[in-house]
Amino acid sequence: MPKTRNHPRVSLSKQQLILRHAAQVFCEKGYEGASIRDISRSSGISLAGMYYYIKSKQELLYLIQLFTFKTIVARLEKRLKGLSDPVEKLRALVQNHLDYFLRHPVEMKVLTHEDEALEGEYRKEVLEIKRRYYSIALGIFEEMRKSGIARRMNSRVAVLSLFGMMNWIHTWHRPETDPQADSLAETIAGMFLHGVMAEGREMPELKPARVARNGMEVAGRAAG
Amino acid sequence: MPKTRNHPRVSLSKQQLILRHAAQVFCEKGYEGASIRDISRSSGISLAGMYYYIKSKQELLYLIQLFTFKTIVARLEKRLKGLSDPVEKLRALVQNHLDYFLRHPVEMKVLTHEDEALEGEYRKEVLEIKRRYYSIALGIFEEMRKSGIARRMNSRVAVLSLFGMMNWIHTWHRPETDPQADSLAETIAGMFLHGVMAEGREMPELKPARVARNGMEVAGRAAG
DNA sequence: TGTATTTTCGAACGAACGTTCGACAAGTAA
DNA sequence: TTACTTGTCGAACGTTCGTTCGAAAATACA
Repeated sequence: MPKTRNHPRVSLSKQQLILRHAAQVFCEKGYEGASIRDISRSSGISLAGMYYYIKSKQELLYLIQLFTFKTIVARLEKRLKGLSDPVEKLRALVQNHLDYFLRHPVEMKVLTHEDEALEGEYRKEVLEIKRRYYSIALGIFEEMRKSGIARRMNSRVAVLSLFGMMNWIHTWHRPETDPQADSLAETIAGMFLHGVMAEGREMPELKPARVARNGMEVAGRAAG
Repeated sequence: MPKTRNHPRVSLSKQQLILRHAAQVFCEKGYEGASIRDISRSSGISLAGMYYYIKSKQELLYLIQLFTFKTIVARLEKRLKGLSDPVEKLRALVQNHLDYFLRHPVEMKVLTHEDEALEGEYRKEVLEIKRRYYSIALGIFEEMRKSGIARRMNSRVAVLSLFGMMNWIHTWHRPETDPQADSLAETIAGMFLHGVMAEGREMPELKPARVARNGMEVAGRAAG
């Protein structure tokens, strides 16, 4: 005898609901500044009830960071599959990062801002994915170096500066007035590519086959 | 009857000593994660004794951030006085920022990482200096735009990306293996300048008059 | 010397913290 | 019905938090 819809709209598991609210609260007050009581109040689940779905406060942060990182890396690897030109790969990385960044600003801030809050095994696991992500970027840059597109410079500094440009965005970006992901990705990828380009070299524009997908803002005009 | 040296080495005020230890503890555990007891233990002053020198935990953070910001802005303004070329000004800004950054990594991490921890009047005052700092950088970039050195692009995004590159350093820089301030400043200033440079334009090298002060690392070699 | 001022701190305050426990309601299967 | 599982939560545990208070100790000045 199935009752007709006892639960109005519980399409996603309660744990995911908790994770969403936890990310919001961590984003606003920081991991240490946030209390389980805050998250309990925000998600509408009693304080004790929280512990039916999560093991500890640390695990909350861990799950948020793990899921966010895994998603962004998985999407990147998918995007990179079809590409061979390192410049296109780098553009894809920036586009992917900023696209996710601006679509999930809360989770991304928790990921970048609370990267020292985890301890022990939790920390190690997240660090492992982070390293994988970094080494993908470093690999792309090394390709650019080998093919002579990028000039000779400290690859580590170059790549981490790129991450700096991207991850710093959460400190200043206002969605109402600042450029959106596509435009932002082009500006930053453009800055980086021109920035590391070997002297006397022309930066190749986007391949004709893919040229349709971007537009607006930011002059590409070749000043004379 | 002066006792011969009752205090072995107390050349700096106790409040400054507290501030130094506070910065260290805030750096390691974050503002919310750090307790006054931690700072008390670290500085060797009793818990209650702390409150003879400081009004509250918030004031501790405020004084650290205020002093750090004021120092870095004051030094920058001094450096900029003798310069007129915007490219040189920008190099000076990066050099100044990274020089202070790597000489005072603890304070700079507290400055950049705990920028949302302050509240009320404290927050407003620090924000004001931060805005002044940003507007100096933006002004320099606008000069570069007007003189045709930088290409047409979103100035805000460009300048904040530069700050991103610089402020992100605290998340990855290891003094033992990574480049020091001078070299790092050149790499990053170079990346930024090439990154925003108008197409078809040669980036001017450092003026001959000032050329002696920098060296090593990073190819300036004008390929061609 | 004695008196006033500055500096130090043990002890405690109330509040908030992360986490646990046991009770209890609701749903399922016999 | 009974027995068992799943979900929920009020109440409390012990600990730590920022801050205060009053009394000592140290110093300075007469």
